[in-house]
Amino acid sequence: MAARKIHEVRRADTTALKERFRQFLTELGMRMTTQRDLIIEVFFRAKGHLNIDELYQQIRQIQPGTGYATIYRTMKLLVKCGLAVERHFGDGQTRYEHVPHDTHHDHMICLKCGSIIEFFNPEIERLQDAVASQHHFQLAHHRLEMFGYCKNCR
Amino acid sequence: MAARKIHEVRRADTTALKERFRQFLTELGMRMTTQRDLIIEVFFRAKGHLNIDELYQQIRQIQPGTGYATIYRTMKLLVKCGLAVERHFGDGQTRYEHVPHDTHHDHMICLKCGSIIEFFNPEIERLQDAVASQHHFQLAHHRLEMFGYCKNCR
DNA sequence: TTGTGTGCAAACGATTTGCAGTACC
DNA sequence: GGTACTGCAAATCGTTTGCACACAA
Repeated sequence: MAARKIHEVRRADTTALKERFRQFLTELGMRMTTQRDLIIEVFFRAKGHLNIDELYQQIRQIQPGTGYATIYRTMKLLVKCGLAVERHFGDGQTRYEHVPHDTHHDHMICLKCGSIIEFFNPEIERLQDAVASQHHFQLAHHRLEMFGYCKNCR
Repeated sequence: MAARKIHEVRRADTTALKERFRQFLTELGMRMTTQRDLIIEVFFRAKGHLNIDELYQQIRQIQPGTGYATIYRTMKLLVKCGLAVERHFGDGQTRYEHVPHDTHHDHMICLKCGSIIEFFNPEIERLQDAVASQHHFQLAHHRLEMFGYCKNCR
């Protein structure tokens, strides 16, 4: 029951993402294709940071004819569309990560009008983890508050 | 007078950095060389994020015989030594930035013993600036506190 | 039907590496 | 004096691109 629910939520998410991508493509006079559809499917079903080769391997199991170039080209589009982010560790390869839509977020606080802008930056999150582990620190939670002046008050 | 003082501080800094690097090399059974010395000199005198080619151009003006490979190899060593950090923007090139030793820092706080670890992560700082400007937010200051368990308490 | 997308292979460009000579310690 | 370092050029490897054919709109 619970598993089924999760599955449904997942499916819905992927569909919405595809719709958003299709819209993005249309605006640029581009087309949705079976390859792009499949790449989104595989990318968003997978966990963690995938490099092109990992995507390629998984995609070739479903559509053996797919080429590297298509995956490269599609991932660039997903980044441009805002559905994925590039990540560089130190191994010379580009890795891709979902843009998460989690509940956790940090805050920007306007010193003049007091308005609060919520944001979430996966790269900052990752770096916090990295810093913690460098110091052998077991991270429980964190708080990042950025103070300044919002668009209207600056 | 003030300028002179700054100059002295700068010189002292570079010397200290070289000493630190020499020590690092010695520990690994490696040697300081005129090339490495010069690369440090140029790198730490320069501002901002330099790519290999920019370093190469500057270094060739002083020591025309220097090769690309040496610069690549030395910058990797500086990173390993903790004096430089790699930075990837999106242009396919690696850029290098000094590890700053500023006064600003953030905190990790142990929930058990209350000990505080200060840290400074230039990448987090940069990302905060990026997030702020994405939201047209003029950043004044920030506070990053990470809570968890220190090495001894975890 | 009309482009736009794809797969392939070749091209590209940043980085690494093998090697013979050089220079630190 | 022995060994690590350098410069050069070739090799490597991730990524991009040109082109002829395929397919979405």
